Amino acid sequence: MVRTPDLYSRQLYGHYKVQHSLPRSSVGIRYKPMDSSISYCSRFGNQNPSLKSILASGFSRNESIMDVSWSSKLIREYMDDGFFEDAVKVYLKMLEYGVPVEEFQFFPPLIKAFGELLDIGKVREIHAHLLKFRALDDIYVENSLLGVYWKCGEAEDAIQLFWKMPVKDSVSWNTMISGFYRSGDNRGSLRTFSQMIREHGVFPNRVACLSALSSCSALESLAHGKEIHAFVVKSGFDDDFLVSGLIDMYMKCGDVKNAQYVFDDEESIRMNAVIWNVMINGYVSNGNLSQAMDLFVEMLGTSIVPDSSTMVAALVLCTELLDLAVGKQIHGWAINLGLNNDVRLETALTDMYFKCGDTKTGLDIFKSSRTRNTVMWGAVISNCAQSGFPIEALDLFHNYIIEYGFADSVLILAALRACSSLTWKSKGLQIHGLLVKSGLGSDVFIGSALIDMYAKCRDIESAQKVFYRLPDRDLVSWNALISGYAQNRSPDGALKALRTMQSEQIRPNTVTSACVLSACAYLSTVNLCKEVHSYLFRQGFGSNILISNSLIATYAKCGDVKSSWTVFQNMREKNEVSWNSVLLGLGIHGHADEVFVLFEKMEGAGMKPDSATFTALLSACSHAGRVEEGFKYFTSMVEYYKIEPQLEQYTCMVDLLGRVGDLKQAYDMILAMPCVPDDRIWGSLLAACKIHGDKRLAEVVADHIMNLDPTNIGYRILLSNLYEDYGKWNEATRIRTEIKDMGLKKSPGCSWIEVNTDIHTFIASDRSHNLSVEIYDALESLTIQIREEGYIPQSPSVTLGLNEVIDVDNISFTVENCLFVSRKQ
DNA sequence: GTAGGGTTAG
Repeated sequence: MVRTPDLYSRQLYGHYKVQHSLPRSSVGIRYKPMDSSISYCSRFGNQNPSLKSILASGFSRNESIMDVSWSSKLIREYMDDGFFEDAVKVYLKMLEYGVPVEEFQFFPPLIKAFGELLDIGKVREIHAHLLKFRALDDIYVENSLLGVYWKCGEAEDAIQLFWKMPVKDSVSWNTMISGFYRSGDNRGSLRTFSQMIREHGVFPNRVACLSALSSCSALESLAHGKEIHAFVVKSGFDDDFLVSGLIDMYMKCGDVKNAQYVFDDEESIRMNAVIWNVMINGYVSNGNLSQAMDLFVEMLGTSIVPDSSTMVAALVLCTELLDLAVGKQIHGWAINLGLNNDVRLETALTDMYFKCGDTKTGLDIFKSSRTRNTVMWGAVISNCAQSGFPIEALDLFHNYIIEYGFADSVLILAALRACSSLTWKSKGLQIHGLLVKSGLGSDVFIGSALIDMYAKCRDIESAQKVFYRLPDRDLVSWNALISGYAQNRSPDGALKALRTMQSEQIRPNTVTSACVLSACAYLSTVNLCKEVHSYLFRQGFGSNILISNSLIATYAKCGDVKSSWTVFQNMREKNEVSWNSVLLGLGIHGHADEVFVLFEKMEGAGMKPDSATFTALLSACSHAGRVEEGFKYFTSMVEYYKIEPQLEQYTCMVDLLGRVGDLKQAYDMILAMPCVPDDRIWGSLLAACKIHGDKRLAEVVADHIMNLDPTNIGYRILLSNLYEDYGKWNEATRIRTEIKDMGLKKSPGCSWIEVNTDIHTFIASDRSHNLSVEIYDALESLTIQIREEGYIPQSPSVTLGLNEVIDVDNISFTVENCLFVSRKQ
C-alpha cells in the first residue's frame, strides 16, 4: 500500500528542510517518514481523526523521509474532501523542497478545482508561488492557471499571462478562444482564432473550431461561420459535436437552408437526438414553425428517443403555434417518459398552458412542482401579469420575495407591468424601491417599464424623473415617455419629446409613430397627422398593419373621415382592428348606413366581430339616433354572437334609450348590468335627463355621480344648469356654492379649429381672435338657420362613453360643434 | 495532468 521511497526521493532527501511552517496555513504540514499505521484511505474532514493524528503526532523532522507518493495521496485526500487550499499548500511545500512539477501530474486538476472556489485573491497568491518555484515552466500548469483566470472572470490576468507564455500550445490558444467566447467577447474570440492561424501558424483543431463556431453563432457572423465550415470539411473533422455546432451556427445566422444542408448531408450522424433538437429549435427560432413540427413528427417515427430537450423544443413550438392539443400530448409523453421532474420541461409546460389560455393547468403545474426555480416563477408571474391576472402576479411576486429575498429583472418587469395594468402606484413605488436596492436601477428595460408604470398611474412627473435619470436611453425608453405624455393628455409633451429624441439621432419606429398619432388624435390636428403619415410612408412603414390602423383611427378623430377611409381602402391586408377602426370612425361622423353595410362586408371578408366591433356599431347608432338598429345589434351581440356586453356597450345603449326618452329603462339597465357603472354612463343618463326634463331622476343620477367622483366639477355644473333650465334658481345656486366651498376650480373648456397649419382656440365669450367679429356674426346666422330648419341648437354635452364628457358651459360654437344638434321632438 | 463538447425553460 505504501511505497518505499524511490531513488528519486532519496536523492532529493538531502535538500528537504522541514523547519518552515507553510505559508498562510492554519495547519503546519510536516513530512513524515513512512508509517504504515496511517490509513490513506480514511477520509479527512470533520470525522477525520487521521489527519489530526498525523499533524498532532509532530513528525520528527530529522527522521522525515520525503515521499512523493505519500504527499500525493495526502493532496488527493484533501482534494476529495474539498480542502483545496490545504492541498495546494502541501503541493507548494513540495515545490519549495525542489520536487519537479512533473512528479505531481494531478496538480493541473488541483489548480482547476481551486479555481472553482472563484477566490481570485487566492488564485493570484498561488500564481506568485508558482512563479517563484518555476512551476510555470510546465505548460500543463500554465494552461490550467490560464483557464482558472478565465473561469474567475479575470480576462485581463488571463490575457497578460497568455502573452507572457514563452511556449503556447494548441490548448493555450483554445483556452483563450473559448475564454473570450464565454466572457461574452466574441470578437476577441474570433480575433484570437485568426491570430493563431495567421501570425503563429497554428492550425485549429476541432476544439478550436467548436469554440470559434460558438462565437460565430453569438455574433451571427455567417461569413466567418462558413469559413470555419469549409475548414472543417477540408480537415475531415467529422463528429456529432461539430455537426450540431455547424447547424446551430447556420440557424443562429438565419441561414436555414445551409443548416438543412448540413443536417441532410450527415445521415449517418442523425441517430443523435441533440442534432435533431438543434434543428427543431433552429426552425422555431427562425419562425419556420410548420417545418419544425414536421421534423418533430419525423423524429417520432425514427428509433431515436426524444429527450427532455426535444420535449422542451416541441413545447416552445406549441406555444408559438398556440396548439394546446399537441402541447397536451407532449405533456402526456413527458409523464410516460418520466421526464416531468425536469424544471425546464415544467417551465416550458407552464408557459405553454398559460399562452394557450389554460391558465388553471399552468398554475397547477407550478404549484405541484418540486423543482421550482427563479425561471419557473418568472414564467408564472409574467404570464399572470400579461394575461389578465395582475393581482395574482403581484401576490406571487410577493411570495417569491419572501422565499428568496431578491428578484431579478424579469420578475421585476412582470411586477411593474402588473402595477401598470392595475394603475396601482403605491405598489409600483414599492417595487421601484426594491429594484433600486437590487442594483437594477440603471437597467434600460426596467427603466422603460417604470416610465410606463408611472405614466399609466397618471404620474407623468415621476415618469419624467425616471427617464432623465436613466444612464442610457434607447428607443424603447423614449417610446415609453412619449406614450406616457400621449396617455396623460399632454400631446404637446409627446411632440416635444419626439423632437428631442430626433435631435439625439434616434429614429422613430412604428411604436413611436402610433404614440404620436394618438397625440394627433387628441389635438385633432389633421395636418400633423398628415405629416406623420407621410413620414411613415417615407420610412417604408406604409404597409404596416398596426400603423395603418392607428392612421384610420387618428384621421377619423381629427375629423378627416375621408382620409381615414382612404387609408382603410388602400390596405393590402386588413385585420379585425382595421375594420373596427373604420366602423368607429364612420360612426362618430354620423355615417350610420355606411357602417351597417360595411359591417356586412366585414363578416363577408371572414372577420369575426368582437366586442370592439359592437362598440363601433352601437356608437354609430347613438351618433345617428338609430335606436331601432341599436337594439337589433345589441340583441344579436348577446344572443347570436354570444358576446357578453361590456360597460362600453351598455353606455351606448343607455345613450340610445336616453335619446328616445326611455329614461326609466336606461336607469334600470344601469342598475341591472353586471359591470360597475362609471361616471360616463351616469353622465350620459344625466344629459338625457336634462334634454327630457326629468328633474327627479336627474337628482338621483347626480347623486350616483357625486358618490363616484365628488370632485368632478363638470357634472356639478351640468346639474346646476339643469336646475336653471327649470327655474330652480335656489338649487342651482346651492350647487354653485358647493363648488366654491369645495374649492373646485374649472379650467375653461375650449374649442379649436385648424386652418391650414394654424390652430385657432376659442373659449366662451372669447373675443381675442382678430376675426372675432366675423366669427360671431357667422355663428349667429348659423344659429338662426338651424332654428329655421327645425332644430334646437344643443350644447355638446355628453358623448358615448368613448370620449371625455365635455363641459357644458364655456362652450363656444365652432362650425364643427354645430354638428351636435338634436332633432326637435 | 491542461483547452472543448453541441440543443433546452420565464
